[in-house]
Amino acid sequence: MEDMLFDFDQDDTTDITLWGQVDQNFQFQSQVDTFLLDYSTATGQISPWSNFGSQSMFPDAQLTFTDLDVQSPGADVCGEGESSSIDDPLELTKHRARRLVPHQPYKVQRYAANIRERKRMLSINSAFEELRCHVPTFPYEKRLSKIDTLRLAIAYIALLREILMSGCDPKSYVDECMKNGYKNHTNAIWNTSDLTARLSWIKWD
DNA sequence: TAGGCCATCTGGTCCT
DNA sequence: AGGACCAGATGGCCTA
Repeated sequence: MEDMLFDFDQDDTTDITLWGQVDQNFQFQSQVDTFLLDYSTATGQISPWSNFGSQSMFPDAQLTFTDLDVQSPGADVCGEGESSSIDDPLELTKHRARRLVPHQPYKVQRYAANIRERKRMLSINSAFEELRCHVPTFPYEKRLSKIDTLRLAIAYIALLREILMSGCDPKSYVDECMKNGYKNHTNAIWNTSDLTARLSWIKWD
């Protein structure tokens, strides 16, 4: 018997670029998921393998997923020294996808849940990206982590509220903070210099 | 090399 | 029942 591997990467173009990096894993994974979800939508099945042994989408294919019989999908992600034998990220993702395809009913449900969870996390991450665009950062600053994004946003909102309450001109308020120190009443991790220095880059007019 | 950050998988819980 | 949400576990990548 032989493992079956679907070639989803016929289009080699890399159309997902984030912070200067092309995430081939993400691209391939998205293709896999899109394929599976589209198929489930069209046929009512969660995956082409969900009716394993009867009306398979690929009736001639002999599928072997012996790894899954022994380990959970999560546990097998880096099983049997794969990380040392596969260097190419795209090949690694293909390898994982091949090994993660379930055929038992529970595993099919679990696999579908994993896809939904990934999509949910993607939506959360896109919200973080949006939030990063709204918090003050230095032009040369590296990408904020999620936790730093949240903390900076909290501090930023607190400062904006104080500016509103003060009725002062925003720029002069920030200048004053730079000179005298920002009287931060919140417990935000981001301190005076962190926030006001960033705000000094903002064009207020 | 250790630590931080992240993606992913997973099982439990809650909600519709 | 199935999906959404959540938190823990795990492993990979990157940087100081």
